[in-house]
Amino acid sequence: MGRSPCCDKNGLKKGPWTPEEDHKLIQYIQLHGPGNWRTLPKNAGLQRCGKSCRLRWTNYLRPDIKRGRFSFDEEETIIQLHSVLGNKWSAIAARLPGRTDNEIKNYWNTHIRKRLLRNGIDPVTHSPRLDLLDLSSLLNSTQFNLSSLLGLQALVNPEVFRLANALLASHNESSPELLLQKLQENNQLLNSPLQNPEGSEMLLQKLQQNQILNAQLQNQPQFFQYQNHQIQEVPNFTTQNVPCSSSLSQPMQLGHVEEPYLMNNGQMIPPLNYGYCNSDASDNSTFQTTNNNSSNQNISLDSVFSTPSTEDEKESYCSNLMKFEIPASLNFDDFIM
DNA sequence: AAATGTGGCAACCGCCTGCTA
DNA sequence: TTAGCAGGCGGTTGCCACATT
Repeated sequence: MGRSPCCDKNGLKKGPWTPEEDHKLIQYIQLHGPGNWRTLPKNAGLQRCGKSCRLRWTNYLRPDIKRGRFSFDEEETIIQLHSVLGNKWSAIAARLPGRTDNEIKNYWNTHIRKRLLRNGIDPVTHSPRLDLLDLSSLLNSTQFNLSSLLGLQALVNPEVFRLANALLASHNESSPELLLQKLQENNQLLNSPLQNPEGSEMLLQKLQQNQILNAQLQNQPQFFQYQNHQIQEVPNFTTQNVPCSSSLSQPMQLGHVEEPYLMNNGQMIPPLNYGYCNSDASDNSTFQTTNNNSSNQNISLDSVFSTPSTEDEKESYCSNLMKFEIPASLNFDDFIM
């Protein structure tokens, strides 16, 4: 059936709301309460569509709306919830008191999304994307070294780091073309929508192929080279031991899969697509490192990089969310020149 | 100082869902 | 069962302020 317009649009005003209109709407809702949006504009003396009134009220005029910058905690919550819920902005907003879906959506698109991309994270799947780091140019370069990777982004996702490492190994040894092809397949897989036209069986098959590829990558000897320094063999990075405050751990998620909420001390915890840590200010700039002997070692970023400004702190926030493990055998002194 | 580019955000559009008669 | 409707949602647009050239 055809859907009739919510109201007669002839003669109705569009565009930004004036203070007078806001006043009329607020007064009417204070008297009669929200609802009946179709009849509300007429009763309130507004030349507006009912939808427009509802949107104005829910997104801007509602008294319980929180204004101003998003806090670190809010930002972290949004990222975590988005990894589980996807673009369900209303569902995300329901877990952030005082924030509207529209506000969260805008904030995601203008701030968080870009930040994730800069960190080599696909903002749709929350999975690492090597192509975001322009690895083809790295592969084509005869002298790929860690500095170029660090130059792109000092704080990259662990899976990106690991895959880049494996790529280097393969580049030194045999067939980079094959690996590049596999990585492209990997990225296609990561980008494929939930309703994959190839069907779930094909999707599963691709996932298995991908797991095999990852296993092959992890079994290869791993080398890093930094400028003219000695090549160091380093253990494989893993994602299994990333969580900080939660006992929850999962391997990397491939593609977008609906996951149930997990509860931890009454707190909802999303699946971990990459390493999440609590936004505890006390460990804001701390890398957690692990070698194969499971001896953990914390390295303060303050001792590695320059003291962050306020804006830098903000910028590094997502990096903190993507806290990852660095093998203890990696010598950070080599990185500071 | 003017022109142009860019980012942020409020608002709109069209589709979907659930309720009701 | 179905048509009509209200409300909700996500994607997109367009305006405005600020930055850059």
